[in-house]
Amino acid sequence: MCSTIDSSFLRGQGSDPSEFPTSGHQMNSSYSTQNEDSNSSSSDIVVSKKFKRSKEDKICLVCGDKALGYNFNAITCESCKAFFRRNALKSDQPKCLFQNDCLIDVRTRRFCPHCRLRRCFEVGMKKEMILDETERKARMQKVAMNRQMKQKPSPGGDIVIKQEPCSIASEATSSIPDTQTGGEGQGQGSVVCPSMSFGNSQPLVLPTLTPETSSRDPKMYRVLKAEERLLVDELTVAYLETLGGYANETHVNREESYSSADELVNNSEIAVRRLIKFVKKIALFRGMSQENQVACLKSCVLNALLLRSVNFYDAENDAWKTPTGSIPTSVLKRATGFNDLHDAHTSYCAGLKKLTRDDSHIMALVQTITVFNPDGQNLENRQTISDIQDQFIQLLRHYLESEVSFQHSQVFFSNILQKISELKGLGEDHARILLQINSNKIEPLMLEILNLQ
DNA sequence: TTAGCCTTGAGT
DNA sequence: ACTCAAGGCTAA
Repeated sequence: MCSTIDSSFLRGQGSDPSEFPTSGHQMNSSYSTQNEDSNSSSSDIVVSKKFKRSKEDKICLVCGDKALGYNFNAITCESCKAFFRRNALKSDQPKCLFQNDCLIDVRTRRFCPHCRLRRCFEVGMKKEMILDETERKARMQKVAMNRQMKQKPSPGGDIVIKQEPCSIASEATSSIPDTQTGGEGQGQGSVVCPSMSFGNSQPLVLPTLTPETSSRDPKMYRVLKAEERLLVDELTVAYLETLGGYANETHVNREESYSSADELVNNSEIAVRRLIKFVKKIALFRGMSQENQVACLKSCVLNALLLRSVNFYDAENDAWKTPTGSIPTSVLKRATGFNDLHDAHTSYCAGLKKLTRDDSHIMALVQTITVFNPDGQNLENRQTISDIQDQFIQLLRHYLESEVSFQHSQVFFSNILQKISELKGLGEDHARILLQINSNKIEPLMLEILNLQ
């Protein structure tokens, strides 16, 4: 029934081994250094798994010093790890003063950075695993938030937060393991709009969290409960780490890449992975049965991708931002022929963008509300989904009341709900178009998740 | 700049 | 509770 989704993605198997986590940072220790696409030029350098796993005698593959474990996909010592982190992403690499074959050992490793770095790549170290700016910021924000939460009692005074670090990610046993979403750079796209899956072409700026509510008049503004504040912040971080961000994307996003609609559908796979990563971070999602999770995911996927595309629409130029430049809507119209659909889509994006003013907190909440769609097909327990959705709708309302005052939040809130309900129609229009696409040309995952089989 | 130690989040 | 693998910090 849902073989592709749950076996390949929800169970985290079958993903391209060349993909690496871009923000999970957690390298599975069973991951082999003998990757198919490893940069290793000499297989003798790459030590077998058996050797690597031995408790003692771990040797840095770069310099031979004592190693503690894997660093950026190879067993190395602390110093080579730090060296790689400092140097692998530099564009102007130092040149070797000799024959590009300097001996690298504990004593000589600092003599020639060029050969040391070359050696790092040879043994399989991956620069893709060094967190980029966005990921580092998200990580730091998460750390800061947890630190703050550990120290600070709630504003109400009577509620002591004893929240697990990052509860939305840590609560409940995951029934959806990681999908190894690294390597997302290759060919992102969307159903009919490339930006449904692209990250922002600008460096992601993490939001400044809400100013101290204590400085506001509590008669005019809601003071969020500590757990509400925590949940909003966590959803926002989760959102920025997945749907709201992008990492190391080296796309092939030239206009000619969008010559047909089925290519666009296939290119949406990465966006779907990001969506899966996002929902996995929501404890209430993880608490649902596997069947409900899959059904829930399938019923929200189109709407969620459409919603995400709001981030990438450039209303001024009527174009879609991609990391490699802009693609005008006109190009997409020409490529797909779905003019009305594009008009509806761009109008929706422009409207929502204006409404939310790019507030990541609001977007995170709206995305979450969209995920729990009680109207979806084949849902085992609609009432549960509806109840969960209600909780997030209430959270959105409270958040707005804490941000724009009780007075202004009424209209604001109903306008946002209106946009959420409009999504349904837009999603259905897209779904109709998808049915016209020749399913033979669509990748299995997308067939599965978009119900095109 | 290097390299060692520390903190942290995530997975088991 | 423990391990792993990220990034941060800082003395040398």
